[in-house]
Amino acid sequence: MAGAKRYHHGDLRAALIRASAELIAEKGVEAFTLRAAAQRVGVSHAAPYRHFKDRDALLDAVAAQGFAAHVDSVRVAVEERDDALERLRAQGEAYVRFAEERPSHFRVMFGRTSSDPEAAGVASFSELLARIDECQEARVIAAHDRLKVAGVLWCAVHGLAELSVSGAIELVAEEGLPDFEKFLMDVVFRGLRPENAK
Amino acid sequence: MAGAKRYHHGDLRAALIRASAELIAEKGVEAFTLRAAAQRVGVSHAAPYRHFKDRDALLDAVAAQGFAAHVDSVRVAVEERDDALERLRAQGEAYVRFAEERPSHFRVMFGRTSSDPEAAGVASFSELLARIDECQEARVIAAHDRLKVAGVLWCAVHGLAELSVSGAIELVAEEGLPDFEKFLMDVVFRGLRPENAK
DNA sequence: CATTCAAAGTTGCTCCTGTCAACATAGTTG
DNA sequence: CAACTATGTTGACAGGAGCAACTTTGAATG
Repeated sequence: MAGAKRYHHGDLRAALIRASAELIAEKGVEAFTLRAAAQRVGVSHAAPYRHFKDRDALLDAVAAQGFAAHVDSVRVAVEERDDALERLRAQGEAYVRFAEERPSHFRVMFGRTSSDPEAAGVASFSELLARIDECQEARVIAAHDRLKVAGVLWCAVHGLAELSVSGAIELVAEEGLPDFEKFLMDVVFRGLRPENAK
Repeated sequence: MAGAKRYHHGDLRAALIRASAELIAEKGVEAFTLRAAAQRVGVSHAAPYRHFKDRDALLDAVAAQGFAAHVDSVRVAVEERDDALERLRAQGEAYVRFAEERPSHFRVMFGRTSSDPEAAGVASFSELLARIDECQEARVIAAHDRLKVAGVLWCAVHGLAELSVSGAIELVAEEGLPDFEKFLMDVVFRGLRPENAK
């Protein structure tokens, strides 16, 4: 098991990532500090350097772990559905839900330059492409370039997630986020329907 | 004039905001430091405290100034057009362009919890509502709740801006961002057209 | 099994930053 | 011109990143 305590110490690397994620979830990214993470795990302030080049590297790891969790939750949501369009919608909903439930984590994932957002985001992106292929085969989405279609959906969903995290969405979603989210999806899919293709 | 040097010193408050924005544009938000801003303006490290409660307050001011510039550029873009739909599109393009041209500034505006994104973003949002009203009057957008329509457009455009800033958009916009942006807008507007209204 | 090694931690700096308090200056006002 | 207040300056302190030297401890090797 990776989680079991080894030697004198534990599985520091994983423990630090978890502790950092907790700290960030509790008090926000700005409050996160290498020393606080170390203390929470019960090691000295310099211990993290044995596992991470610097503070930023730890944050990158937290982001990576976030992407993994993200992909997982998206995958689960999709597996519960059958209909191609439903699956695609479910994926979008899961994306937004993740951001809502763990805003700070979401920020770490997308809000920094240092990390390579691609390496991590790619998994979730190819998942999206798969959904789109399903929909195009089922003729519920017009035969546009799949990459572009993916981009449109990503923009819509990511924009919603981002605005939701920043609180700005409240200006718009008076009747609740789920309601607005449905409207957003409806509009986009309407714009992507074969019958409406230009 | 606000820019003129007063007394022994200058218009510190404004100078600090400008200097900070420059620093951020040059080296990123993480590199920004109160002391560096003070030094760039030529005052002592504690001088900023006469004008800002703390580091975060300065960043808030930078964000606010960003929102102002943002609204300006959007307004200019709109004034150059006549057609209602064109105006709305131009507004979206200006939004994205701002993010591309000043990514770090954009991050400061939307990437922090501390500030009140509403107070500042509201101006740009009401501008958006005005555009939508024009389009609905011209019957080029269906008669949905204007707030929701605004939300949809905001999500799409903001999502694009955000993904563009984080570099993730490159996965999608192989033929260039303008090309993709056009596609995105096309899809959304198609979904909002009266003829396609459900 | 004793010896050696290297990985993983610990302590103790140094430097940089944010922030505060005490002091200094210069326009302002009576 | 004297007292006042807004605006700056200096100096100090605390907290955090990062580095170096020292220490443990599980493993590997003979």
